[in-house]
Amino acid sequence: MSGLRERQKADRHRRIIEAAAELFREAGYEGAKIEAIAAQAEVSIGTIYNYYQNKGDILGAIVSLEVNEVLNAGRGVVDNPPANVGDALDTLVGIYIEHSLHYLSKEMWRQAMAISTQQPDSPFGQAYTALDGSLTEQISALIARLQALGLVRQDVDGKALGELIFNNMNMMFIEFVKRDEARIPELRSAIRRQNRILVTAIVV
Amino acid sequence: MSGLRERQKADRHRRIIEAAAELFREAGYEGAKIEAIAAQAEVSIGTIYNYYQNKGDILGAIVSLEVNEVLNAGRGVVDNPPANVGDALDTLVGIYIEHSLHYLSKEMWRQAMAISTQQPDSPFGQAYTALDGSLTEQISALIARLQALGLVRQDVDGKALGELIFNNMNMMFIEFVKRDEARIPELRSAIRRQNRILVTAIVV
DNA sequence: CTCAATTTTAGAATTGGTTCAAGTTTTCTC
DNA sequence: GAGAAAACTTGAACCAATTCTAAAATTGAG
Repeated sequence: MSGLRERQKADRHRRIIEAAAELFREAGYEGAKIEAIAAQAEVSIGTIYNYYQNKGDILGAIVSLEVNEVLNAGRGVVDNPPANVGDALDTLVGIYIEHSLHYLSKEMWRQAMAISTQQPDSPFGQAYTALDGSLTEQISALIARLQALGLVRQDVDGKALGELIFNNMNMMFIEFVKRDEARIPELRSAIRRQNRILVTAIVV
Repeated sequence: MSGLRERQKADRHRRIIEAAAELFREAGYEGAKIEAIAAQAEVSIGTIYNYYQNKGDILGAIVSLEVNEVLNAGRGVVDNPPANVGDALDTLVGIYIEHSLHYLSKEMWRQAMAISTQQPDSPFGQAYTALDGSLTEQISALIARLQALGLVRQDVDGKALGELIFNNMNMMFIEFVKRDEARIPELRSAIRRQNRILVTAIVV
């Protein structure tokens, strides 16, 4: 089943994503006109809408790639966490945050977040919510791992704690991308300060 | 300085907000055409753009009214909190959540949140961030009050704790408005469960 | 009352995302 | 390898927000 059509389709997908990623970064999300993306990808406007429901979904595809990389990177920390609860959390949070601005600009994040709340039932909206869920689960998995290692009390509600940590971090990240002048080190130390309260509550 | 002109201006503001609020609720944000809002408010399209920079700012003005009401309602709890830390938090959270859907539909919230992240520097974007800040401060004020009453440990970092609680609640609220079928009781109990972890960490 | 400044108005023009009817290309069948 | 069906591509047309323009209305000062 890998006829010409399949190959061309995959190739067009790739070209559209690459063109969009480049233009989004250069001109910003709004500045990157569909017409320009189509021209750069060497397809017609109609083809773009054949592949993606709307402009937001193109950005969504790019964001998904990015977040999946972050999830992969996080796996390393969960498998082999620092032997200190605070450091373990900080390391995982650090990976999420540092990675996140590697391919996506703050402006792209703002748009992506906005679209995911605006159209929660669109393909991207659902994918974004699922990605948030995966990140939350990964944090919960870290908690579980730390419990298994005897570093966190057994009676801690891991699921609720994972949600709490993710929700707080995510909200901080949202505020962070809203302010262009905000810097990563300050973001991380603010989150560390907030998590400290939790850490004291859960260490054995 | 309260000439006829001033009064008429205030009146047009009010008519625009009322018309928009009604149409947003009836037809949804996108469904409410500027033309229709103008007609219902008995002003011209140009006048609307003279009063508000764009459609989002109209929604922003409505949201601001709403959140300020919520802040007022919250003041009562801060001044006179239940004598149990968990209940105190739950009561305040409850007021925020229950009030929030009084005038604004979930769809209006989604749009408002999206716009505030999309355009953080617009008048509404800044106002929204400021409102979030006020809510956070109010939660911190409650913590301080509980400390003063001897219900919360003195060495607790009230500011960080307030942020943590607000960020988590806000994120939960965002997810809540993203799903039309989500219900308030479940939202509140999920937040209660998350806050329980914090409560155990901070009660004397 | 009159005039100048300000505001409102209607509507035309612009803009950019999205849709759609018509035309092409690829695949399948014999 | 010819013809038909299916899938895909195309770009012109559509729609609603926003901007712009020139005329009309309103107000406050003198």
